[in-house]
Amino acid sequence: MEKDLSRRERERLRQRQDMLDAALLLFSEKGYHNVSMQEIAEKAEFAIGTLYKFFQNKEDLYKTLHMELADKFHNALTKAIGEPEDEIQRLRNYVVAKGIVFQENAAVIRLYFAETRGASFNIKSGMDKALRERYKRFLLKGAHVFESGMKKGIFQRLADPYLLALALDNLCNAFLTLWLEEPEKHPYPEDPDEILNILFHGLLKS
Amino acid sequence: MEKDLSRRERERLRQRQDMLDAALLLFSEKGYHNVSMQEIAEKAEFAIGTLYKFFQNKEDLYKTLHMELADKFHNALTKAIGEPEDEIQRLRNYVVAKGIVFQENAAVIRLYFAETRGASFNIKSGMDKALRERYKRFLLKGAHVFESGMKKGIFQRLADPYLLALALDNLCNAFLTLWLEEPEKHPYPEDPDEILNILFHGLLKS
DNA sequence: ACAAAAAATGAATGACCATTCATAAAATGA
DNA sequence: TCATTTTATGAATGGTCATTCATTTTTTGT
Repeated sequence: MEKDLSRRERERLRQRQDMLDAALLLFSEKGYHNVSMQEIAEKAEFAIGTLYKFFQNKEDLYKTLHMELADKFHNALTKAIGEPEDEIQRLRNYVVAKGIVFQENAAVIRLYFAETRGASFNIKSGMDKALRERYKRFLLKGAHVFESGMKKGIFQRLADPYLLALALDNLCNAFLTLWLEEPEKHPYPEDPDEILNILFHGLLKS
Repeated sequence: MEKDLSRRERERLRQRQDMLDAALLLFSEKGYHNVSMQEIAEKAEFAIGTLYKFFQNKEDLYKTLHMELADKFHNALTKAIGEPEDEIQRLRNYVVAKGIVFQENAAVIRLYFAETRGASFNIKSGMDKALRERYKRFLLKGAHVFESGMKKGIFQRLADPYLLALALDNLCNAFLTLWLEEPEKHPYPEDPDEILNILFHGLLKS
């Protein structure tokens, strides 16, 4: 019954968690700068001063939140890919685990991915939607390329063409992310086939 | 000589562009909320009131900037993938074009990708670097799986294992992004092989 | 060169919000 | 029950900005 924490300590932890939960909800919805400490306090049903008993300041609150979420994700995925099974199965575990943590934390994800471009403006401006629509239309163009290649028999029907277009775009982004961080170590390939071959040639020796 | 714009109009356009340039530099470096109109005005060497002659308010300035950049990118990529060549070549064009716009606009990119997670906190806190390091280590784990599969002869040496790990992660992200936006239309696949097959089986009929 | 029009300026205004701290409420234990 | 300690409260403070607009400077046309 006692879990080595006193009633009071357990109570404090619950309070703290309530605050973090409220903050997460608000941050992920509106973005860091568009949420006031007042708001967080209200949503968590505490006075604002109480918030400051638990967190030094707003940034501390955010960092804590960010860290806890990152840990949660990281642990789930590390565990999944670390299971002592064969390579293919470990990749499967990873793919599945990633799906699960995402789906279980859909609200959260926006804090990671969509925060700025997402919340701070677009909530008001709605402009972001227009851009997303355009990106969608652009992907459709890519999908047509795959589709048409399939019709001609150049490509196999490996997956939905739209997905393939998205996959290729994200593949490029992956390379570019590496390049952004360490340009000399990970130059973006001169030869586009270095990227395309990942899609073109199967990894499995069949 | 006259390009159908008066001296004055051309002058105004240049001014406007100077303002946008200054804003881009600052936004991409520090994030929207951490840049004041005062700062932008100073960097562009105008009085703050002049800024408001050109842009209704801060959000308008940002949206304009965002829109112009998005247009530039979009046009370059659309053109690349639209050239009347065979499918494979069009994909190549796209991959190359994407590399070029990125590299030509490295400063800009952070406005798109890294803004919040990037600037607003991490500039001060440095926490973000720790997270990125951990992500790197995590990818290395994934890379080991690919590496080990290659050693066993299960996988072909298609690409650098680290890149493959990154590619797989981004592939999952692609699926999850779709799912986030339209969960019913694009469910995350039950079967992980739906994702993995894109890597496992080549698109090309060889 | 001069007056009228256009453009540029930046000090002043008002809102917003993080943070503090004097006070009130609750918990403790004798 | 009551005094003491611990915790919670939210009004008050101070700082930061976005935005405005009365004034100054520059341009234009005569």
